[in-house]
Amino acid sequence: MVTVRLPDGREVQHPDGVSLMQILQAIGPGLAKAAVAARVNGETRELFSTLSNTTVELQALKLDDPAALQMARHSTAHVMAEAICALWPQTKLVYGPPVDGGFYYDIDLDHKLTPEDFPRIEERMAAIVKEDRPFTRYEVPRDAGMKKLVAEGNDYKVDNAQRADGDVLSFYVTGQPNSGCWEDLCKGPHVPSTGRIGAFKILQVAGAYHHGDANKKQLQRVYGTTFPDKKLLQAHLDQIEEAKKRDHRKIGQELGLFTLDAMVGTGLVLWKPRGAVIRYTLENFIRGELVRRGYQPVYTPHIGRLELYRTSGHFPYYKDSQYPPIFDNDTARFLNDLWEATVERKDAAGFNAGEQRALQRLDDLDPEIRTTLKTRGFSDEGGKADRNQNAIRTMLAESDGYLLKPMNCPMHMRIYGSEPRSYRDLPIRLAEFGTVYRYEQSGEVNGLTRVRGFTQDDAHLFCTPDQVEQEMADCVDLTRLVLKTLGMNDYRVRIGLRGDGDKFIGAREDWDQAEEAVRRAVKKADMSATEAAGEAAFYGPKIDFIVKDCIGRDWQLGTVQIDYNNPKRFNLRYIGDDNAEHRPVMIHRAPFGSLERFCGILIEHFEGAFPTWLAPVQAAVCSVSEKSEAYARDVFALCQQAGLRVELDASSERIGAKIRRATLEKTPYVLVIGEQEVAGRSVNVRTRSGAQLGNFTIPEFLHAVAQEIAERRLTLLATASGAAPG
RNA sequence: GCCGAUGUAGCUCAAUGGUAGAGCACGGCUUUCGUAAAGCCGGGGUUGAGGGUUCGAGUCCCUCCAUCGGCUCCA
Repeated sequence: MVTVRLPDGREVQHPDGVSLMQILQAIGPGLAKAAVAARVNGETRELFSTLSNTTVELQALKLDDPAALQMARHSTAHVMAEAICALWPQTKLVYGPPVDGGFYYDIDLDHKLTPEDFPRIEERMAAIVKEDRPFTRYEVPRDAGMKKLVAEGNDYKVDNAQRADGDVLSFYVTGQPNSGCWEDLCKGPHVPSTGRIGAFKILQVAGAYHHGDANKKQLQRVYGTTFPDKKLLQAHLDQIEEAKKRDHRKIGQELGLFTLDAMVGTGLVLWKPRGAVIRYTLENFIRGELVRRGYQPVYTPHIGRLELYRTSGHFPYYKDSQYPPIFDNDTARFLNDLWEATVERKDAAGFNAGEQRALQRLDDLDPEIRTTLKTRGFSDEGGKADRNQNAIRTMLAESDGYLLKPMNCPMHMRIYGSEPRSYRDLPIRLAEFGTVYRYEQSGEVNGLTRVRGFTQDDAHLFCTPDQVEQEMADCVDLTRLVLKTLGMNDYRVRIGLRGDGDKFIGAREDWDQAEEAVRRAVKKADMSATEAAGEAAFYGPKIDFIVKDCIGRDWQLGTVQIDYNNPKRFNLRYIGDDNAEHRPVMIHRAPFGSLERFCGILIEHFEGAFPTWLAPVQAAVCSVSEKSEAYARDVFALCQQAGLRVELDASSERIGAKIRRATLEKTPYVLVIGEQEVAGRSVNVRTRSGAQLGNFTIPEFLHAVAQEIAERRLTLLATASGAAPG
C-alpha cells in the first residue's frame, strides 16, 4: 500500500506499483495534464516512475518549476537529437545534457550544421512534439546493454555506457518500446511525452572537443533552450538581446572609450582619451589607498633577461603563452631566417633558395654560430629540415635574450633582494601598475576582457610567516573595498587550490602550509568562498574574485595569491630577531586584476553611464542661443578651473539637440545656459536621466558636484524627491 | 590553437553575377531657437587583403588577415 500526502495536507492511498501519473490522474485529470514531473519526498521524479509499500509527500511539478524545466530541457535535447538523426541518418550522437539556461547535444556529423539548418530541425521537432509520443524508459542488464550498443556501432555511446555507474543501463524510447521509435542511451529523467516539452528554440552550433580533449575529434555542439511557453521563451530571447546592449565592446565604440586596431595587433588596446580618463581615475583611487596602507611605489621595465624568467619558472614553463624572446644581437634574426627557410620547404630533398641564403649568411656572419649549431645537430647536407629546426630551437632556448615581461613579480623580487632586509622592515609592500604581455590563444582574445597586453594594479608583499594571515586578510579587504566603491556586489569568491596535476612547482609541504593560510585569511575576512582544486597559480594557491560579463561569461578580476616558492627560487632572505637568516613569504595581489579587464566589466556594469567621479566628461555646458554664448564660455572656464571635466557646446544647434547629444554620451550633467541664466548669473542643471534639478549659482553647483566626486558617489545629485538614478 | 559564422563609407545596414546606395555622423551655408534630433547643399568606398572562375564579381571558388560565438587554454 502506498500512502501519499499532498501539499494541501490531504492523504490518499493507492495500491503498490502505482505510477506517479496515476496518482495525479486520480487527483484530477487537469493536474495530470499540466504536470510534467513530481517531487517525491523532495526528490524530482518522472511521472512514469512507480511507488510501492511506502508513505510519501508528493507535489506535482509544472514547467514553471526549475527542476521540471531542467527535465524538459533534457527531453527537448532528445527531441532535437531525433530530428537531427531523421534529417541526417549518419549522425552519431554523443552527449546531450541540460545546462544553465538551456541544453545542448554533441553530435558527430560530417555535414556542418549552420543556422540555416535550424528551421528545418525545428520543424521536424515540432512534428515530433505534435505526435506527443511518450518517453518510455527501459532497463537492461549491463552486459546486454553493452552488447546492444556495440552492435549499433556508436563508439561514443559505448564510451558513455562504460562510464555509467550501476548494474543496468537505461534507454529512453520516444514512443512505445519495440515500435521502431527513436531511442537513446540515457539515465533520464524525462517529461512524460514529447508534447509536454514546452516552447523551444535552437540557438547556435559550435565546435566542442570530445571529453574536452583537444587531441580528440572535434564534435558539433548544438545549443538550444526550452521555456514553459512561447511568451517566456521570447522574453528570455529579448533579455539576451537586452544584455548585449551592455556589451563593453559596443559601448566602448559608441562612447569612444577605446579601440582595437588590427594594424596594432590582436589583443592590444588603444585607450582613447575618454577611456583613459576612466582608467587613470581608477589608478589614482588605488594610489590613494596604497599610501594609507603602507605600500611603496616602484617602477620596473617592460622586458627582462630570460635568465630572470628561467629563475622564476615562467620561461620556459609558459613558453607557448609568451611572445617569443627578443635577442640582443643579430643571432636571433639570423636564426629566425634560418628557421623560416627550413620551414619553407620542409620536405625538400636539397636546400632551397632560402636555406642557401641563410647558410651563406651563416658563413659570412659568424662561424662560431655555425659550429654551435652543428654541435646541436644542424646538418648542412640538405634535406634535414626537421633535424635542423630542432637544432635551431635548442640553440634559441639556450641563448640569452629578453622576454616581454609576462609577470611583474620577478622584478619586484629583485628589488627586495637588492639590499639586506631585517625583520623590522617587514612587511615590505611594493606596488606598481605593471604592464605585462601574454600571448593568449587567438580564439581567446576578447574585447578588453582577454587581451595580450595589459596592466595589473600589482603589488608584492614580503612578510614573515606569522604576518601572512593578516596581510592576506588586508589584501582581501582592499579588493572588497574596490568592488564596494564601484557598487559591484554581484561577484563570487573562489579559493584556487593545487589539486592533482603536474603544472605546479614547489614542495608539497609549502603548498599545504599556503593553502591553510589562504583558508584562514578567507575566514578572517568573513567571506563565503568556494574551493576549486587545480585552480591555483603554478606557484601557489589563490583567492579570486569572479564576475560575469553581459552574456554570462565568468571573468577573474581581483586576486590574492600566496607564494612560498618564488622567494626560495630567488633566495630571498631577511635577518630575524634571532640574528639568523629566514625566508620571507610573498603575497601577490591585484584588486582590479587587470585594468583592461576591469574597465571592460565596469563599462558593462554601468552600461556606460559612469558615476560622476569616473565619467570622462562630467558636465556639458550648452548655450541656448548666441545671446547666452559668452556667459556659457564663462561657465565653462569656471568649471574647468575648478577641476571639473567639462565640455562646451556653443554650436548653432537647438538646445534639444545639444541635450540629446550629451545624454546619449551619458554625460552626468547638462548645464543649460539661456538668457534667464545670463540674467541670474546661474546655471540650469539637468541630469542624463532627464531629471531637471533647477537653477544653481556656479559656486553652488561646483560645490555640490565636488562633494559628490570626493565621496565617489554612485548616484547623481538629487532633487527634493531623491537621488537621480545613475 | 580547433570548429563554425561574419567582414560594404566613421557607425548601423541595403544592393538576382550587370552603373556600389540609405540613415546617422562629418564639412559648408541658412537658422539663434529653453530641456532627447531645424533646413538645404556637399565630400566621403581599390566592398578586409591577395589570387582564381567569368564578357562582367560586393555577390561564386581558394589562401591569408581580422572580428564574433563556442571548445580548449588562462602565471
